Amino acid sequence: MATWKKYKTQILYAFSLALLFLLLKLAEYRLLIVDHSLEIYAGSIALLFLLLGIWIAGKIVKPKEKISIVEKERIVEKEIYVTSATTFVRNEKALKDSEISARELEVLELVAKGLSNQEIAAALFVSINTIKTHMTNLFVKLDVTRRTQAVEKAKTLFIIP
Amino acid sequence: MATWKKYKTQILYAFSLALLFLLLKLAEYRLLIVDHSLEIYAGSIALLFLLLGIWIAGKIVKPKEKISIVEKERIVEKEIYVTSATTFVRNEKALKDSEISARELEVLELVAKGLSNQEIAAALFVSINTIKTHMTNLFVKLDVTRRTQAVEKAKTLFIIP
DNA sequence: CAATAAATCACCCGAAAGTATGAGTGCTCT
DNA sequence: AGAGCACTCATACTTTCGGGTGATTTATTG
Repeated sequence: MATWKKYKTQILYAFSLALLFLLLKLAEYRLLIVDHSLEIYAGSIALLFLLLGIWIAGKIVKPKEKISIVEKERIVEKEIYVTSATTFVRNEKALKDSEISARELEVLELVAKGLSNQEIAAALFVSINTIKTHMTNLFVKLDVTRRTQAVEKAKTLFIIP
Repeated sequence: MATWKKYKTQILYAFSLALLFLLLKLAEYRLLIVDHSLEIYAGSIALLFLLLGIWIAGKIVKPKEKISIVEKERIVEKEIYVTSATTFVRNEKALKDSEISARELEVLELVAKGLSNQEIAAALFVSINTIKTHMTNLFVKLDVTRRTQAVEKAKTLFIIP
């Protein structure tokens, strides 16, 4: 499963390539039997492959995802465009530079979810005082004074999604 | 120069495609001595328009932007992918459904920026008590109890960027 | 082994945030 | 003209946050 996802793009390209050849051969085959004019043949190929190109690029660049939303008091599944940039890649450099520790990052992520210190403490099985200490350290390391600012800044630094 | 880097992936794939065609033609040439001029012509057109399609789609879907970052104590310009989804489009339906008023939305946006109630009050030239009222109403309408949650939820609903 | 860093916890205190409730003003729409 | 709504402000009270300070334990590393 992981392998498929990993090489999705490549496989897609390869498949498109195979399809391309197939279509070309098909077009040629029809040309041999019914002698159409060369212009129509070339034009068809041009159009076909133009569309194919757009399709391929679109497919690679814009994977779709299903989400569930509430519409008119009903839960409806809808497909939305999720660009490839949506897959969050943590800025490891920024993380290192900020000197935020692993535990602090955990706390930061929960803060970003909107949890209170008490809730975070419960989630991580530690005292609320510990969370407070982590928060204080985070504020210093992110150079902010409020949790909302911390979340905002961490997001712009791509430390959290 | 920027153009080359911009479409590196696409061009690379296209080049591989061309090479593949070339190899195929070479192989065919060695096996059967037939006139392949038409095939080459069609193949060229196909390739050309495939590339054109990919190029067009890429142009539409993947604008890149330059950002300045600090790397090894030096300011370096880097190109990052900015998907078209980056241009925020407010979910007007969600906004209407939530019944959040214009003023409340203003407050919400400032909260998302990490401002305190006092700062928001100053920014909007109103009393801090007014902001508190707005916040209370926002919490009800967004079905949350904390400002961090409000921001988080509003973002998932695409009410704010 | 000593030094350093991370993670843990505690206590105090003031500031900020959030809750509950009530109320006045101005605009719109029927 | 009255109902409804958005916006405004206030008071009182509770809870949470954030700053300051100090302390212990456990790894890691020079």
